[in-house]
Amino acid sequence: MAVNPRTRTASAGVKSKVEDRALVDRRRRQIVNAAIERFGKRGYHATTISDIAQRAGVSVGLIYQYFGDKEDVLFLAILEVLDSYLEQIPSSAGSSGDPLERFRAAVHAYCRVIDANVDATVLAYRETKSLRKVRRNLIKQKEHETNALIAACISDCIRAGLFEKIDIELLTYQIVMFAHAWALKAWHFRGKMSVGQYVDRGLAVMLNRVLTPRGQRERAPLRAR
Amino acid sequence: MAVNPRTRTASAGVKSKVEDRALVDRRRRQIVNAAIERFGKRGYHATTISDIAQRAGVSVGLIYQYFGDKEDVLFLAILEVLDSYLEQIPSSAGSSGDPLERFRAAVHAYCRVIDANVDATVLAYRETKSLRKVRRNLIKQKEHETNALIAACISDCIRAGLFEKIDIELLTYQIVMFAHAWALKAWHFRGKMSVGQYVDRGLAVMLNRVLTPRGQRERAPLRAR
Amino acid sequence: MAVNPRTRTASAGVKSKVEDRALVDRRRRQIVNAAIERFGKRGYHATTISDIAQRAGVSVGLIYQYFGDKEDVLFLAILEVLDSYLEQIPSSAGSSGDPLERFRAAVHAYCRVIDANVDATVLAYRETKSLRKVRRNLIKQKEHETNALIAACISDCIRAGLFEKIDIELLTYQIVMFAHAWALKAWHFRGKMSVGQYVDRGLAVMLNRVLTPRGQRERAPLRAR
Amino acid sequence: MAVNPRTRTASAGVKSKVEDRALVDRRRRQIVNAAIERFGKRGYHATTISDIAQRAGVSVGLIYQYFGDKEDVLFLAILEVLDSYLEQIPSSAGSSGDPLERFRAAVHAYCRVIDANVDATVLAYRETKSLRKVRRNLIKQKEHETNALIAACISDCIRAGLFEKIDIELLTYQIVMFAHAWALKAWHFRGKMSVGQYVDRGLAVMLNRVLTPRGQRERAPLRAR
DNA sequence: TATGAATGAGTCTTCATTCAT
DNA sequence: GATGAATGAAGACTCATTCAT
Repeated sequence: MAVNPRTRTASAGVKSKVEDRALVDRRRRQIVNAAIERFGKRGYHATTISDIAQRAGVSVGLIYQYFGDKEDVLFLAILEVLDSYLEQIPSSAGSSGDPLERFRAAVHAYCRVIDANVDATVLAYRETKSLRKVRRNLIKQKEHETNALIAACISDCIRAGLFEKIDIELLTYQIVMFAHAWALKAWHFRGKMSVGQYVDRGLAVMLNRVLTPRGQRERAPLRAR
Repeated sequence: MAVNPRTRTASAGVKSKVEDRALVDRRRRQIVNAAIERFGKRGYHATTISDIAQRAGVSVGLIYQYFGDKEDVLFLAILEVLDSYLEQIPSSAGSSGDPLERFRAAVHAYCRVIDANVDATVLAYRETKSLRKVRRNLIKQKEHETNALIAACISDCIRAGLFEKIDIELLTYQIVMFAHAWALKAWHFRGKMSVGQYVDRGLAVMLNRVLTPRGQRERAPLRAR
Repeated sequence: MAVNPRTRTASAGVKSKVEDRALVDRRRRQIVNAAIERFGKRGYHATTISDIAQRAGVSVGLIYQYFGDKEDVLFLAILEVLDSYLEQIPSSAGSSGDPLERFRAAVHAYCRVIDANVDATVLAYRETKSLRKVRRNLIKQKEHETNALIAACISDCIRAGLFEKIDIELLTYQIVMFAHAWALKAWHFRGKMSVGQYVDRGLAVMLNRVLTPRGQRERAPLRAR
Repeated sequence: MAVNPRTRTASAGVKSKVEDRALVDRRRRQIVNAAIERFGKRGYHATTISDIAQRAGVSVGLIYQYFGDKEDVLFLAILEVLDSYLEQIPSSAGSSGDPLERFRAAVHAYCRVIDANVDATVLAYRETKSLRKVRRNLIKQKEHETNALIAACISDCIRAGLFEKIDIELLTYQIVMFAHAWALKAWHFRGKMSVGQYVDRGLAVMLNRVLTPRGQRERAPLRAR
């Protein structure tokens, strides 16, 4: 996962022994990128600091100049992944005037970002629990922000009369899980279709009705609940 | 997670030093239950064999009488979780003659099972990667079987003219991810609604059309892709 | 330093992973004896757990079954040294009816114990500061108890009219430092004389007057302070 | 501990990468003072070069311009402490014509110096063993010189007929240990009395007889040893 | 000369696994 | 069959020392 040169999230409480802000940013990026790769491939616990150091082409000691401990590395790694979503989705989604177009573009962008970072996405799922609570909450907060991007697109479509007045919260999660599934179930989808096809097929299912008019009628009691 | 007295999946290559089949089953169940609880709560790597032994009320040595190594325990634990889905979904789903009713019941059952085993479900997500490939594949196989239960319900609905002829594969995954989301995003949904409400709201979104007729028309180019 | 088979000071808050009290005592004694030797010879920080394990003829892991961490080992080691004083002084001092005889015997015993454990004594001096405060205080408490043994002998001598009514506190510390000096200044005294001679010469200086009658008279202003 | 501007002991084999003698002296003094403070407070091993650098207000690298390694710093630190005794005792002891007065003044001076440098004194006790043998011997030599100051005072008193012809060596060590005890047992004496009172009470015990005439008679066999 | 970032050997500590009882 | 004490390999982390600037 290529990391944007700009430091997106402030160190978020991770202490460095080096002062020089620019150097800290550069080194952290270098290390975090190596960590994302290793954590993504082998998991947090199975990856050693020495693995990361080797991958990053630095010494073990260096890592401890820029991170307090291994958990710090995981934390910034996950943060980095989520930040990259938050940044790339809007920028790839374009800004078409048509809300439906924007919605579709956003979902495509989301899934493309995930496609480019399957390991990293799985990492965020697997290892967030390895963080202490405060940090776990910060991560959830980030996820919320990403969700909000999608939710906004949905709202816009409703307001424009393109979407029915459906349950935004649920549809948002539907979309989010759909995007994540491309990473979480990569073993199933990869090879069968491209991301683009995946999204198209998914949107077709999600946006059109599944129930036939007949099914519709029988569905009544469900609504009554 | 209560484990069914019957051993559902043969030891699947896990070797035991004890002969007595019945004893092996009993002990393994005892240990696996403790393991699911511990792995679910603290993760695979953070849980020690000693933790599991204590929780199961047995000695450390005993575990090695019934399992070859720690990975074996994880393997049977995850298998157990998936087996319990495979067993409880059909049995709770009922066997209404109406396919739509059966579909709805199945989704409710699925989510209820997951609700009862949130930690275990997350466990399967987090730690499957810690298994060697052969076993990982066995796990995927199991998941396939669960998916097939859902897919069958969908097929039935289509055949009965209650569902449109939609993309079964995608809808199946939609449903599966929806069910898993109840565990994976527990921190979001828990407290906001009950499982029952979650399923009802979810089904409403999934089965009804999202696009308005106007949105429908604009959607055309999407199909063209 | 040979350690008495009886466990003298309860584990004092040091946690063991093994239950069997007798085994714990045996193992701790074995490890603490090795530690006293190594710490005494090379100092606390320069000694590795692996050193101690080797010297004790056990594995590194074993030490951590009986001690929480390295500091625990140091703590019990120092405690052991002080406990051995507290035990051996009275038992070697005899119980002559004559207070002066008992006093002399006690000082001889004290110095003989120290002579037998020079390294251990120096250890207690050097490394007590490496302990956390609570434990440092426990150590001081122990030292107080040893001092009390000497102070009691002095009191008895005064009560019996054999000693002048001098400053008990100061004389006690004089004696204690005298005994410790045999270890702390071993490089000076060793080889020049035996412990016995050291004590005799020391007592002669400490108990008899240094000032001549003429010096006495000039000393007056000092008293006036 | 304020260090005298004059470098008292030649570098004693400690190599510097810098030529300028005056600069070397100034830098070393600066660093050694910081080291004495840190070593005294936290011990040699627990103190890092970086700690010392910070305290001295210089960079880590600078220290290695003036010292070969960490042990060099410790060595010069301990030397500095002992040198400061050697210098301050005579200068504070005054030069009264009366030997007894000079003796008393010397003991007072000794204890006052130690009182001003309790941590440093304890440092010399704790960490001398961390030096290689050659240096340890140099340290002992220094201590000898200090002891000689006291011994000379005693000799003078004897020659002047103010002291009995007692065991000079033993009394010297008595005095030395008495002075050191003010640092080594600071936790006991501090708060109970001032240094001045400590010395007065100590001298009273050390110089006057402890044994009563009756005790004197019973003491006979002791002499016989 | 002075700096402080970089290095990596060395330590403590944990924990899966074994095996004598 | 069951126990739990013993083992030791492996990994996180520290810090003295170097060296390019």
